[in-house]
Amino acid sequence: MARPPHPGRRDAILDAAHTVFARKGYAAAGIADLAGELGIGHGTVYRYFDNKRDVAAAVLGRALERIAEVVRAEDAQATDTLAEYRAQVERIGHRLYELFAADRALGRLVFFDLAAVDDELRERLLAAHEVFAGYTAAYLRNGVTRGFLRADLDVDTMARVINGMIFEGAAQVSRADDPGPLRERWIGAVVMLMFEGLGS
Amino acid sequence: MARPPHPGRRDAILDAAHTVFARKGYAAAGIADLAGELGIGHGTVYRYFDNKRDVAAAVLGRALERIAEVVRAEDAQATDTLAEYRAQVERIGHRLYELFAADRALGRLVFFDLAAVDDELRERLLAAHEVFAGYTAAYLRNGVTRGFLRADLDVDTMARVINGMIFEGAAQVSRADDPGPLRERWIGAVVMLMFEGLGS
Amino acid sequence: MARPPHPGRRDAILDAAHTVFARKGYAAAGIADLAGELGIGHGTVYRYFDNKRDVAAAVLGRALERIAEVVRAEDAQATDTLAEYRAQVERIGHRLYELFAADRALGRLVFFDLAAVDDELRERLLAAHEVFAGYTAAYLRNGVTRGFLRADLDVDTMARVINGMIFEGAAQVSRADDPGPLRERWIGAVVMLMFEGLGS
Amino acid sequence: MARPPHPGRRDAILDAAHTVFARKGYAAAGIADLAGELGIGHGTVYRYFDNKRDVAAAVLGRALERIAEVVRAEDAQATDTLAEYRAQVERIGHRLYELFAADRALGRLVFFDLAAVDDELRERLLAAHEVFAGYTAAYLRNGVTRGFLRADLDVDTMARVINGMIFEGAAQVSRADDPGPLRERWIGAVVMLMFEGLGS
DNA sequence: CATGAATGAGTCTTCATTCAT
DNA sequence: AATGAATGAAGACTCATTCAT
Repeated sequence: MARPPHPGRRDAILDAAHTVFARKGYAAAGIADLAGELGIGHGTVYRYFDNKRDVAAAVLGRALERIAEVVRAEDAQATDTLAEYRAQVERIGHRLYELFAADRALGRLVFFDLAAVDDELRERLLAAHEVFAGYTAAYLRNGVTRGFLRADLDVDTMARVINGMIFEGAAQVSRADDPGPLRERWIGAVVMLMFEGLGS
Repeated sequence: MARPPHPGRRDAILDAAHTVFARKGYAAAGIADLAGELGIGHGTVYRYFDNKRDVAAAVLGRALERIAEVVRAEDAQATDTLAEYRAQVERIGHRLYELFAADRALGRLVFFDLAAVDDELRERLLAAHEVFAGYTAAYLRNGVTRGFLRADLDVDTMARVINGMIFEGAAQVSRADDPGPLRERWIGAVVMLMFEGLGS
Repeated sequence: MARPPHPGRRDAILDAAHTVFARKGYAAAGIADLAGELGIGHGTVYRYFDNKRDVAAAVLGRALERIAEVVRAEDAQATDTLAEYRAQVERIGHRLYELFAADRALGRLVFFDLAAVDDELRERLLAAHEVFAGYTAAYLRNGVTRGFLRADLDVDTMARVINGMIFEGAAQVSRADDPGPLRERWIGAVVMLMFEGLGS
Repeated sequence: MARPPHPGRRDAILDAAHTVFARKGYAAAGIADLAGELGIGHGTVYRYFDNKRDVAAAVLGRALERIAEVVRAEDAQATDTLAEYRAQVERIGHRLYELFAADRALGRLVFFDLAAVDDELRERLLAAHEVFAGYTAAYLRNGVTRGFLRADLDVDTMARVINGMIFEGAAQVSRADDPGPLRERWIGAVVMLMFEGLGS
């Protein structure tokens, strides 16, 4: 493990890696590509990271943290009614939309590239899924406790199902040519399914 | 007369690749691993495929076709009532469960490994997502036409949202230590969300 | 060494090799290319030849024999005067011209490709050069003996020098787009140099 | 600051390739042989050349340049008499002798190995032949203009015929066990043919 | 600290050759 | 005798990593 002698350099490398891994894919991207993106010598990367996989791990960590921030921005305990929960879901949806629309590389990394790097990174990604499922479950459990969600919910499973919808939306946003129109349509569909139902 | 091309040899290689790619990941798996798995010379692989990527492409094609078979097994036009549609969703869910529970490698390939091989393979995977979304949309459109689904559905978006739930379930099944318990819980949650709603 | 079970098959393979080696070069041409040219299985080649190099050796042998035939067509002892020798040189020149103009592959094989196959083939080619030098030397020696060539000729060296001119001409013919015009110009130049001199 | 690119390293590789290609032949020589000859890692070769063929192309370029230097050392316009031209031919002959006698590999590369590498390399070699023919033609044309060579010379054809003699001599020198005796015999024969004639 | 020249392990891929049919 | 499926030795080439400067 290297110390970061040049302040900000480590983050700059991660920024470059974020971009380059998303552009070429992890396997096809070389350390020289990262360094070239920054105009630094490729040996320098090894002063901040042990190896290429270590760079990918840090990129993944940062990416997941940015997603986690969105999820943590709301308080699961703070809702008393279905309407409040619905508003909360909409807010989270909009923030995720902003995140993935503003950084198109993010989705490609999280949904495609980094899971294939190696077993351990895939496990980390899956562990994050579990964490996110835990957050969603907390909302559901709160709703059940407060009585505005049905008592017979399989909270853990439903949390994963709901997250599946949400991340599918994020993936769509990530690869859409123009993600603008997706903003309302995607959130609208999720909210309709969760709070209104499909039936006529 | 020379020996005929070994019948089924191509499929055997694809079977081995399916297993090995899922076990080690595409990048870490070598052609020699595939051949070793079968006890054949690795040059033999090149009699059936142009190169390693070509093997992966064929593995993906087969995997997607197996999923597509499940989706095609039902007829979107065949439902007149919400109850019938619900039953259909349950049947599809069960078949997908069987598929992914019986072949644990399938999910890993489709959800993790093969999308990272190549831009073109990723596009193929995404195109398949579109096809599957088209199927789901057909069910929804039928429901709207027959009047048992609400008229203001954004059919295309909702189809993708629903598929997101379903494939998230498949991914769960693929990596669960014991997928058995997931069978009813996952399908139950999806069906509850689609047909009953979360609210109390 | 294989027996030739199918009459003419061995020669057909050599014809194909002659063409294909000249077209693609020895290294780039595969046994499968030879067989493909003939529409036979490539394993069949091995019933007539031990290996690829053996095919090249036979191709070279045939090529050299065809050149030797031209050289042997004249009798070194048959000339009594400088004019007769000059006529002989012209006849040989025309026959070589016919040979290399009619078979464009011949020159490429003999002057470019086959010498690079391996040491032994190169030695064989050089040995043939020696044989051809021996023929030319015989003419010269005859001329010296009969008194119509200068007595102080270094017969062996001059024979090689003369052959150098002649084979350079053959090489030109082999690669000219239209060898027609070369016929008289090349032979004319050789004959002028040998029998008339450059000086004014 | 990192180590500078090893000065002369590129040339050292070309020297090694010159030797090794001439010793084993281009096809049989591996990049590892070149590197081994120098005691460097074989990856290093690829820092200076794109691929094996590229090395051969550079070896050929250097070889042809060394021959061209000899040819360019004389000035075609500088001769006024047949005797001066004869002296010039003798000087060029001696310099070529020195070149090919001092570097036995040169002839093998230029006359045997490198022409078989590739169509493009063969073309380059032939183009060099044309250039050399152009030089010789310039001498001849000068002689015709000045009146000491016969006016009816087919200058271009004669240039190629003469070069054929000269390069045949160089080839002899390259492969002679002891090239020493060839020095005077070869040049003597060429000069006798060009300036004295065969006739008695 | 930064650099990039050097390294060589690791892999894909080719294709001459074998041999069961 | 003919075939072409199978084989695996061989080698070109890449690129993550090291380390002298």
